[in-house]
Amino acid sequence: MIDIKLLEKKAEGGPSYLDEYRQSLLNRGSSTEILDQIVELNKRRKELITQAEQAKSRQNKVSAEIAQLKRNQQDASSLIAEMGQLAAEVKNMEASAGKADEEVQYLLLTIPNKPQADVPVGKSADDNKVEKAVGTPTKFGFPAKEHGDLGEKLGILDFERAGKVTGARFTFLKGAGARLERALIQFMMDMHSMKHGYTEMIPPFIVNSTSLTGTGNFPKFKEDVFRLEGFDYYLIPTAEVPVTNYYNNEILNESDLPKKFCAYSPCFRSEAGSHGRDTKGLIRQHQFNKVELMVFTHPSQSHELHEQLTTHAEKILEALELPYRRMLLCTGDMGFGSARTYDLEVWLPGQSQYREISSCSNFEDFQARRANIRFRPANGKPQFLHTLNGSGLAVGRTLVAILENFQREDGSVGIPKALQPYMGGLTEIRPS
RNA sequence: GGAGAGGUGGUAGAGUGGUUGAAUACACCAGUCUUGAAAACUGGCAUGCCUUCGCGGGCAUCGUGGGUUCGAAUCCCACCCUCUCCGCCA
Repeated sequence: MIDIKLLEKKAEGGPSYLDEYRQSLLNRGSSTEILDQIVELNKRRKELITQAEQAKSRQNKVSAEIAQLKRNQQDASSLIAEMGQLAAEVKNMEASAGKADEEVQYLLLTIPNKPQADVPVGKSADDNKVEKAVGTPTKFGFPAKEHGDLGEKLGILDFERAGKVTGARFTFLKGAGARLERALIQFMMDMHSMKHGYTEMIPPFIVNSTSLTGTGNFPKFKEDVFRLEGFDYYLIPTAEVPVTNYYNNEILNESDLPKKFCAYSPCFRSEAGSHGRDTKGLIRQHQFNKVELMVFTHPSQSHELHEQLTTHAEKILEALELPYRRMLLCTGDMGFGSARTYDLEVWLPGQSQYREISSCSNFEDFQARRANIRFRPANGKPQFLHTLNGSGLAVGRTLVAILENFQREDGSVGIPKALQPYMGGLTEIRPS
């Protein structure tokens, strides 16, 4: 959520915030009418509030007089009669002021964050900027297979039966496949908690709608999450939701910042609107495991810590010897709440392309304002902190990357050295 | 699921219809004292919104949402959460 007060500030010299924000909406490829709508509605909201408050002020004043009269055992019946009328009026005025307030609030919740100034302007993923590439794309002297084929032949992935048991976009991991997934989770959590200074967390996998509004998933992207019938409960699309809301409505001590968490959770996504995309294999499932990095930071440190967090995710890829590149997303490809996002893309020889395996974003105060998470500066009013998060990494896609990058001509798959201790010393997966 | 207790400021904890935004303590900040610190003493110390160039003024907030009343932290209703006992359960 953006600060509505900034929209009203007059420009001094440079472009006003309103103009800047209008431009940033255009850069994202969204329409800007909503801004004028908000400004207009807000004007009305203020008028109504002023009106209602004046009436209430009078009401309070007279009530005090009545109290005084009663204390002196004098007659107050005429004042009380008058107030009966005013009370009804106040109720109406409050109702319309409240409604206007809700309208403004709702509109504010539906507009995206403003990208940082140096984020490249662009329309689609094609306009993202390659920041760096690490490792060289794996090449084989034989035709590379896709992970789905490899996994089924090895007997470690079973899409077929998952379709029977649940439906499309689900999988059974089996034998060494299940073990590999488990090893990856353990490996990632260990690295982040022991080497990178994050406190580990296993959050609730179900959250309420307030939490989803706090992170920015609601109200705009309701259709992307699974709802539990009969409850205001939702399966989390990412651990970002419960972990960000861990501190909602709280004021943290400035000296306690930054707070760094790494969280394991399964993630559930309805994938509404992606019918026909990545229908084969593990790339786009309704359920997948992820280790998430999450930082609550002082605004002055958020940029630096965002770089650092991204590096922490990269360390996992490097330890697993997986070739990847870091992309700075352009305005048109960024997520709704983000001010700056790096995607890490891992090389998949089976598909001969890089695929997203991590997304690291700086939300600045966008989520903090929605979720009301503040810190108290040494000598001052509480202010919104900044939130950062990134995948460290998407576990399912990491498994994909290992299968494809460590495959051999005979269909067996090697295990990266760093992971072997987590696999009980297993060095390769062969058909069982 | 049944019975009971409770949710008040950063924390603990008073307050059962009328100057209660809320006693008190702790924490925190500033000052005095001190070589410095501690202690002691003095003062300050909620958040959001509306209004004002500013000083300031106003409104709201005692789990959430409704209701009663001229007036609600206080009374009524619903919901949420926490705790205790019983039942059930990994």
